[in-house]
Order: sequence, then structure tokens, then C-alpha cells
Amino acid sequence: MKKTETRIQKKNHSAIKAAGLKVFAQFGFRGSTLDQIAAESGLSKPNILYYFSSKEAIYEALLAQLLTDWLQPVRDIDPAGDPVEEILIYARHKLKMSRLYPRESRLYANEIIQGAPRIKSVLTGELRDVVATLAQLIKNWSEAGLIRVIDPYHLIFSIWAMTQHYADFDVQVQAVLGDGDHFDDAEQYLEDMLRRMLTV
Amino acid sequence: MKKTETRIQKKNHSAIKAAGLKVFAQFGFRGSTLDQIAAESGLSKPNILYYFSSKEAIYEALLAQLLTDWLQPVRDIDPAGDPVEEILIYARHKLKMSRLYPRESRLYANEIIQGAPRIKSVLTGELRDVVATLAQLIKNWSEAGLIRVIDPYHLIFSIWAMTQHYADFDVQVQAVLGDGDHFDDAEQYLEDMLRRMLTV
DNA sequence: AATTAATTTGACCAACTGGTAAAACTAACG
DNA sequence: CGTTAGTTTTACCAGTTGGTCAAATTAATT
Repeated sequence: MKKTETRIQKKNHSAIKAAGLKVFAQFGFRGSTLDQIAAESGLSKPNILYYFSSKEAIYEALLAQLLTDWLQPVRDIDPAGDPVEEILIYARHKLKMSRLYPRESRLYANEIIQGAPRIKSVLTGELRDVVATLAQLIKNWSEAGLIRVIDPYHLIFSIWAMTQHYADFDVQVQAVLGDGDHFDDAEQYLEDMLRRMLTV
Repeated sequence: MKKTETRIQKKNHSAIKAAGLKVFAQFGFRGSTLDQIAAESGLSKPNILYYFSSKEAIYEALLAQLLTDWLQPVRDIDPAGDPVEEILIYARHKLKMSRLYPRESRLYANEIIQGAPRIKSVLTGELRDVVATLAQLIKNWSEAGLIRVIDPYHLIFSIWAMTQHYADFDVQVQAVLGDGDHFDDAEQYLEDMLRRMLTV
């Protein structure tokens, strides 16, 4: 379909998305301007609109990519694997995404806090289904005696909350703990917490 | 100092702050406009600027109030009380704030995600100190064998992350769990989690 | 009621906003 | 090398933005 992408197109599309991510993640959709994205990307404003039809188009391209990347690891959880290990692998993966892609996390946080006006249908559709499947799997594991009986939904929320916290509230974490990388400690804490919660 | 506050002043100040909270919490500082706040408060734009010198002044008044309300319960933790109970009381209080004042939570989240440009000094000052004191207290409790040995900072972060999650990501929670109040379940989960983490 | 102080409004402004149109320029290809 | 397709720029626009100012209105005080 989109085989016909010039080398210049490829370069500029990704330059614009990179700049958009930076700006949108910090200021949200309404607080961001095309001029900022233009300055950040090194392209002129009309040139940006040559590659994306509108400010909203850039934002939605970013969101779409994000949702794909975030839902996949949930689907990758193996029902046949060791329950505690599977959940730990997922939690570690999520934390690693916060470490490596904090801006993506902030972009998503901004969208959700705003009331998710552009992705509400995804939340009540795809996300809801994927989470329901995972919750059922966890419930099965509980009933099979492989993990402790636990509310699967709030378990999932707690993983999301804690992992994303280190990306979204990075400034606060740095203010409290001092500058530096605290993800290793966070991982240790998270792992300890999950083992305690899941082990019978 | 400000004893001389008319009944009209009192009414309009709080009307503006209420409107500002609503708007800022949803769109962040840069994404919000005085026109929105004017419409929401029922006052005209110039009239708003008669009570607050600028858009920023409204925002900062809200943030200042917020920080006070949030730090106090940390200070209220009683070193002489039962450790697990004291931490649980604080966590429950924090969750209740998320339930009753989700907009305040979102306003704060917006500010932090943005990089906390207007309150960074508070974070590295007052907040940091208050948290350091609490962390030391928790460490003392650990060493006295009253609670399990645990990283106090990440324990605090996990409480913040989970409680605020239910306010900030409310749309997502509702999308996954269905509309309704899920704070009671959240409280039960949180309490269970903290007991498991703290009990020797 | 008269005077003063407090409040509200309407008209306005310069800077910024997302977006457009056409011309100018550059790369690719036969 | 010429032609065409792809790219970038310049100039521009209408609507919105935070904020000002003086005039008009309303409330409080004597």
C-alpha cells in the first residue's frame, strides 16, 4: 500500500513524529503548537503540513503506534508458562518501556488524563478485551492453585500504576531520590511486591 | 492581612478557582484558556482578571493549596503509632482524596508530567524533606523489627502511584471495569498489598 | 440621598494559532 | 539534458489568545 515512500518522506515522517512526541508528551494536544513541532523537527510549518494533513494527524499517528506497542506484550503472556514468571516478565517489560520510552508514557498519560477523547473507543474495545482475557487467565491460575487468590484487575492496575509512575512522575522521583537512574531499585521492589502478592 | 475580603470577593475568588481547577485539570496550563475558565465560572474574562492578575496566578493559587493539602497527611503520621496501621491510615487517606478530589490529582499530574516548571523548588525542598523524614521513620520501624525490611522510598512511591492512578486514569479504569465506583475494591486490594509488604 | 469604593462590562489590541495557496526549488528518471 | 514528480519556501489569512483600559454599573458607608 505505502510501498511508495521516498527516502525523504521516510526521514521527514519520522523527524516530525519524533518532534511531535517530544512536544505532545510535555504539553498535551491542546497545549502543543505546530510551531513548536516545526522548531523541534527543523522543518518549516507548511512543510510539516505537507507530510501530515493536520496537527491532529501527527498526534493520532503517535497514539496509534503507542497502543499497538503497549497491547502486544499483554497478548504475549503465555498461559502455559509459569504464572509468577509470566507476570514478572510482563511487569519487567512494562518497567523497561518506562525507562526507555518515558515520553511515550507521558503522551499516553496526557491523553488519558484529558479524558481520552481520541482513543476512548480503543479503551472500551481492544484494551478492555485484552485485559479481560488476561484477567480470566489470572483467575484460572488462581483457581488451579498456581498463584494466590487475588483480584486480577487491580493487580493489573497496580502494575500499570507503578511502572508508569517512574516515567510520568520522573521529575518527582528525581526530586525525592536525587538525580540518577532508579529503575534498578524500582525493579527489585516491584519484583518483591509481585512475588509476595502472587505466591501462595 | 487579607481580612478585608468582601463577600463578593470571597464568592468570585472561589468560583474562579473552582472553574480553573476544572479546566486546568483537564487541559494543563498551556492547553487551558481564560475564555474556558470564564465560561465555566460564569464571569467575563476581564472580570476574572480583576480578581486574579493573570492566568498563571489562578493556576499557582490552585497548586499552592494542593501542595499544602497533600503534604499535611504525611506529616500527620504518628511515629508512636502502630507502624502498619499508620501507613494504612495514610494510604487510605490518599485513596480517599483520589475519590473525592480527582481533579486536584489530575491537576497535579499534569504539572508533574510537564516537568513541574512552577513547583520544582517545592519538590526538591519541602516535599523532599517531608518524604525523607517519613523514609527515615519507616527505616527505624524496620530496624526495630516492627515491620519487614523494605525500601521506604519505593514503598511510598507505590502508594502514591496506586492511589493516584484511580483518579488520573479514571477513564481507563472505567473502560476496563465498566462504569461505577471501584474505590472500595481498590482499597481492599491496596490494604491487602500493604499488609503483605509490611508484615514480617 | 449623596458620596465613595468596589465591581462589571464593552471595545480593543498585539501576538500567536492552525492552516492555505502558489510560486520556487530540488531530486529522479528516461 | 530535459521533463516530471516530489519538496520547500514565502506570503498570507481568519480565528483565538492573554491582557488592557476607560466607562458604566452596583454595593457600601456616611
